[in-house]
Amino acid sequence: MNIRELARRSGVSTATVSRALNDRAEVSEATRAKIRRLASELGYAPNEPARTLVRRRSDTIGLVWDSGQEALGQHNPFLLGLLSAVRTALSDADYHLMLLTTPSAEDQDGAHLQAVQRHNLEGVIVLTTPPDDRCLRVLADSTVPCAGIDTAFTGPRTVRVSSDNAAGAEAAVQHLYELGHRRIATVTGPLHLPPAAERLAGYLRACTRLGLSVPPEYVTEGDFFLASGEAAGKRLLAIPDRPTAIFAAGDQMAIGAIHAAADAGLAVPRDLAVVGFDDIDAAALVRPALSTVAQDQRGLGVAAVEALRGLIDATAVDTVQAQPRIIPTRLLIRGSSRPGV
Amino acid sequence: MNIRELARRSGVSTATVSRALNDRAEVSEATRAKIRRLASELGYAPNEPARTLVRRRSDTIGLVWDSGQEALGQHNPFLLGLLSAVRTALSDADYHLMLLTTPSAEDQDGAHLQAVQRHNLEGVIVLTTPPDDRCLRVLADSTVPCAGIDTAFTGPRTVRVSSDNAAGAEAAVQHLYELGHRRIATVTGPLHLPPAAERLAGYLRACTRLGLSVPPEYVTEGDFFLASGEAAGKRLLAIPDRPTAIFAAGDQMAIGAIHAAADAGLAVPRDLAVVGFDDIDAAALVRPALSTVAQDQRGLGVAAVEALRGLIDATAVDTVQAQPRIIPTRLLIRGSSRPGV
DNA sequence: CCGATTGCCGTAAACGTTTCCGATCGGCGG
DNA sequence: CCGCCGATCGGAAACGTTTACGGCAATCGG
Repeated sequence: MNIRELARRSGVSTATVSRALNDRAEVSEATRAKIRRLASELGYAPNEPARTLVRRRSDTIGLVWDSGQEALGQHNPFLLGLLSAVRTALSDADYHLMLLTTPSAEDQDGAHLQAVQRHNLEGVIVLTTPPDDRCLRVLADSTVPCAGIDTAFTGPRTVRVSSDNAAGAEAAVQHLYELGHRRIATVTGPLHLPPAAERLAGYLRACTRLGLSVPPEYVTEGDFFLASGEAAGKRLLAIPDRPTAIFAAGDQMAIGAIHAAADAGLAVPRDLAVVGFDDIDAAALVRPALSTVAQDQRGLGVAAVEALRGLIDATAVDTVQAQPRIIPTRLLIRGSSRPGV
Repeated sequence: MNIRELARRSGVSTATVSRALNDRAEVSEATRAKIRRLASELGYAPNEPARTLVRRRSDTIGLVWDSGQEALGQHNPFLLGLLSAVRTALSDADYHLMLLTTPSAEDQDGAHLQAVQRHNLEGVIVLTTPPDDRCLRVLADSTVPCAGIDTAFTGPRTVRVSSDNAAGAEAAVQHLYELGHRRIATVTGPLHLPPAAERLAGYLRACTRLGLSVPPEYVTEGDFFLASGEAAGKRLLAIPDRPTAIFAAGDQMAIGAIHAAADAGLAVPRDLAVVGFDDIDAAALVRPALSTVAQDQRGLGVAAVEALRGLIDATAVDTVQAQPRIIPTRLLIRGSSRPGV
């Protein structure tokens, strides 16, 4: 069932059918209705490859995540939510979605760029990928519109959307302060990653604003994984003037810190309050449940497609570097910080 | 840069270029090499829409997951791993991947089927979706090749791949038996879901094989979520002749059972051993770490694309109902069952 | 030496759309 | 009545590939 067949049965030309189904004006309401009815009766669906061939646009955008190595478990937990959010946001905007795969081979740089031009993709959304991906560099350096969620790369037509890491961290510290804590330590992520650095900055800003002293040993670095949080907790709790609260830049590390407290015979939150970041699934499952700074996955998703559409529709003229979109976070207060919950 | 341009620069016809790049035999090695070199120099990439238009196949398969409502948290945790596995398996088989979206509107049944014929998709992989999805029913009833991972629906060209739920449950019970437990209870998932039913069957089979008595109150139903596991645990521990071990058909419920034990003043695993199912991320983060039956996500992924390719390549003749593919599981022994870990 | 075969390549027709360019027709003002 | 205009439609040319078909050498067997 193609457009010619449908045209024949409707007694009109293919041009008219096309116009009718695409809501063009130069068609009478009567014939439009007749064609519509016949189309749905016959189960006609236009052939997208043919459409993109002639229109030279595919209404499809590409999605890349996870860049080869699956490691970097920091993101993994909410990647799925992000993916889901992006998917629905895109389909609401009448875009199709194609998943791109980063090749394992070395010589395959430009694979993403190739995929984009092969399929006439109109843009690409990148999820939480480390910035040192060569395949991605090629893409970002090209003129392909790119929106990166929670990732850091720049390029001619690139926009970054991320959570307000600094403000989130600040809110966490503020929360601990209001609970009465004055000795608040932090365990950070790898500081070369922008989110980790921003969360540390927020922590520091809050401390100075609240007049809290931050001895250098109160700031210790982790790698976003469980074990590093446990080790960091052990270090922090061994300090003579030990902190009464810990803000961890990631939930896994926060849970690790709680383990360290348990090993030291300390009760959470009575002897030590802990706040994490991300709100991974496990945060609600551990005991005590983890207070954490939740990212707005849906918000990130819709902001990304919105920003991407901006880049796509932009005329070549106004290629001022697109402003990054910052999405607010939400503090989730649970048992690991507030007593009696 | 299209094939005509490349042909012009190579001094041959477009037919020859096409043959050269598609590894057809009727081209001399010399010209093939020249064309290859020129193509990569000029950054030529064939236009896929045009190819699919004329070849009438797209080398693309569709992926649908999560069927509208995001609920059913049972799967959520390892859905991401599954997705990743499917993606790499497909790209290894030189397929492209398109994400399908289930529409929110009611009248949009057949949306998936429409998408398939619009884009010339050659098959669809369905991830962990409840069988009562109308949009999916339409798809399964059609002649579109479908592979469903961990889901139950049948249709003319449909194949099911799932973990060996029964054997996994059996192994879990066996493990508890070997640790000396004789009073082993279970908390199941919603029994209308095939995985839940199969896990219960495995539990029962193991018990009869090992000569364990199963009082009816030892079998209690949950909904795969945390709270239901906690409630189930509370019920089980209130039994006069209370079980010393619990096999839960899902990790969240297992963790809930552990919470119930803690509330009852029981130590895990000393007073109560717990084994879960799925190996979600949180399983390794809780304390004690959760023993669980891990699903082989990668195995499920490759089996699904393999099965799907089988369906695609099958001539219309041999449409004997495809055999379901059963993927073995792996028992992960951690602190919640074995003391001293 | 001749007909048939083989290897290599070009011409052109598809594939299913969209859209430019006209054509037709009725109505309208002058 | 004439010319013009707007509304509605059809014809046909694209879009970038693949592939059936045919052609032209060179080779080969006899």
